[in-house]
Amino acid sequence: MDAIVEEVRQWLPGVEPAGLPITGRVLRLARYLEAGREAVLAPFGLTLGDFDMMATMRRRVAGEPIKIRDLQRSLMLSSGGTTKRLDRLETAGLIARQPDPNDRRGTLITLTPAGLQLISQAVPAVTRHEAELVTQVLTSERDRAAVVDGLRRLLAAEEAASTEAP
Amino acid sequence: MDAIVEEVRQWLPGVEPAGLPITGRVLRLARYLEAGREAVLAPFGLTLGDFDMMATMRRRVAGEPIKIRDLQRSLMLSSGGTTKRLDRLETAGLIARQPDPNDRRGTLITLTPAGLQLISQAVPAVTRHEAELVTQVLTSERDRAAVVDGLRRLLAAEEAASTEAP
DNA sequence: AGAAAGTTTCTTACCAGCGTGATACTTTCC
DNA sequence: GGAAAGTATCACGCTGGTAAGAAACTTTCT
Repeated sequence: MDAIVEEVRQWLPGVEPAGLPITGRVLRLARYLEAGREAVLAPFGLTLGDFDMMATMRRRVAGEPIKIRDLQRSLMLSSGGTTKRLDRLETAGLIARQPDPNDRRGTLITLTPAGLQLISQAVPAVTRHEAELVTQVLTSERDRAAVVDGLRRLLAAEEAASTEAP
Repeated sequence: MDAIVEEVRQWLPGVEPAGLPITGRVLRLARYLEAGREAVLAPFGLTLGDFDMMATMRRRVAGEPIKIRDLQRSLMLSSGGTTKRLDRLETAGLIARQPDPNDRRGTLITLTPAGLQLISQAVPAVTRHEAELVTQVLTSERDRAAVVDGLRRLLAAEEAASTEAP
């Protein structure tokens, strides 16, 4: 990666690649992390997309139903993609649709008991797996905090940019 | 994101989510960065996958041909997916296949003049776009270096793990 | 040396996931 | 009451993965 940055620097003398060392690594690291999560989730019969969706629902206190629209936004998914994922999970018996009593256009989603049980096992598995990776490499709390702080700021900027744009 | 971590901490008292603040943000940030690159690349008629592939080829000095196998590994792509991407780019006249004189199973890939010209415009566009984002948020070189250092170590661990496992 | 077995390289169906655009229905606003 | 906006679903297309196969290279055994 450093080699790539150096190569771009020589190739484009006018363009300072101040972002590439970070963005290139974030993108590549994400690929590895996704592969790792997939490996951890496979024994549960879950794909990465299913996991994200169910974990988002689990975050609701006490099985509070969630609007499809909220799920969609939170997962950065299209409406069509959301419907398909929900179809899969519903067929698998992990979530349930119910009409929204306050808005007859909408639908509310809840985790079924089976879904709640499954995600309650899958989240700790992923958490443990990634804690192991990170603590092994960034052993000091200080190192981790530095990375977290930078990432937090970058992410905040992106989220701000995406919400301000109509 | 901090809220998510805190929630997991309370939900799972036994599991220390030391990795999540980093991995969760990396995954999410990657989604935004991909969307950003797609937006920058759209005017060039390139998808993210095409860009990655051509940028990898561009890195070869002086149009030195590259083996398909090397491309595939470098892009973390399946063999079938590699063939398809190459088919698209070849149809578009951006790359060319030629038989490998040293190994008659293999095929070598080169950028055509048109492909070279296109990627030579696309890479600076992406670089500039991301430099802007990063320098705006992480203004000091020290801040950027801290993030880069952490990411570099995490990525090195993943790469090592993926090559050691045959 | 040379044949047999195994490995690597690339391609070809076929399948699953997601985005796009059209559609039907509800709500909101004037 | 009617126009405009919001919500969910469906049909279709594109992209990538998986599994199978054909051709070429490598290793092993006699």
